[in-house]
Amino acid sequence: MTIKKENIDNETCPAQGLLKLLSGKCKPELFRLALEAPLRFSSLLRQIEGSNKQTLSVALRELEEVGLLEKVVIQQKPLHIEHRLTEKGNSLIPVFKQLESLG
Amino acid sequence: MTIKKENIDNETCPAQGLLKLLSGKCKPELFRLALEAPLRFSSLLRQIEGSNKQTLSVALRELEEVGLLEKVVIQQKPLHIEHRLTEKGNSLIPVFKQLESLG
DNA sequence: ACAATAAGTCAGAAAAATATGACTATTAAA
DNA sequence: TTTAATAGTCATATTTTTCTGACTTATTGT
Repeated sequence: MTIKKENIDNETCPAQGLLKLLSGKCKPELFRLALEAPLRFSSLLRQIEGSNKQTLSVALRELEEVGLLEKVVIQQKPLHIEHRLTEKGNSLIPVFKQLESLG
Repeated sequence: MTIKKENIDNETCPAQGLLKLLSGKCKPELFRLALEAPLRFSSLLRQIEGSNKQTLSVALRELEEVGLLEKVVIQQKPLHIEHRLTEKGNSLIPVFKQLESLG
């Protein structure tokens, strides 16, 4: 170990973290698409132009980690996985709308 | 020239660009502090923990470029420069508030 | 006159985000 | 039975963002 990286959570600004999280690659698109239908990995890869597995995978995981999306295994044949907005996720929709109305 | 980089503005999502702009280093802090008093470069450098000249300079310039901040040269002695929220900049405050209330 | 403060710019380095291609495991279709 | 689709992971590149330190120009304080 050379130098201990200071990671003592400098959250001066409360909006900072959330904003960073939401602005990552594909994130806004995920919210937009999730309003229309449950998200599926392979469809997203086609729907979101310029996306790729890794980024998408990370985006979904991060949004799930903070409880904005939830992962549901659909036990009907053909069984598959859906990612859906949680209640908390839905609560962010007005923020996106508002941002769109400005811009 | 090897390969022409595709930069054909893939703005699928309207909120995307603005979100990216607002989430950069120091950006949310700038808004928060601008509510209290006009911003001055050297004070910001001290106020915003973990900031640095370059990042701050870029942050201010970017926010000014899109008309969220404006740069004002104060012609009183000692003359100096202030960065203030524009009307458009102020219109974003509710978005920040809303983000803070969630999170 | 000399040092200090304000408000930066610039080039290059380091760190973080994103992309690529190879690979895996399970299920389903031909 | 071989092939294709889904839903990823992993290691490694490449790109973007952020940091560092040296330098600048104008003004002000001692």
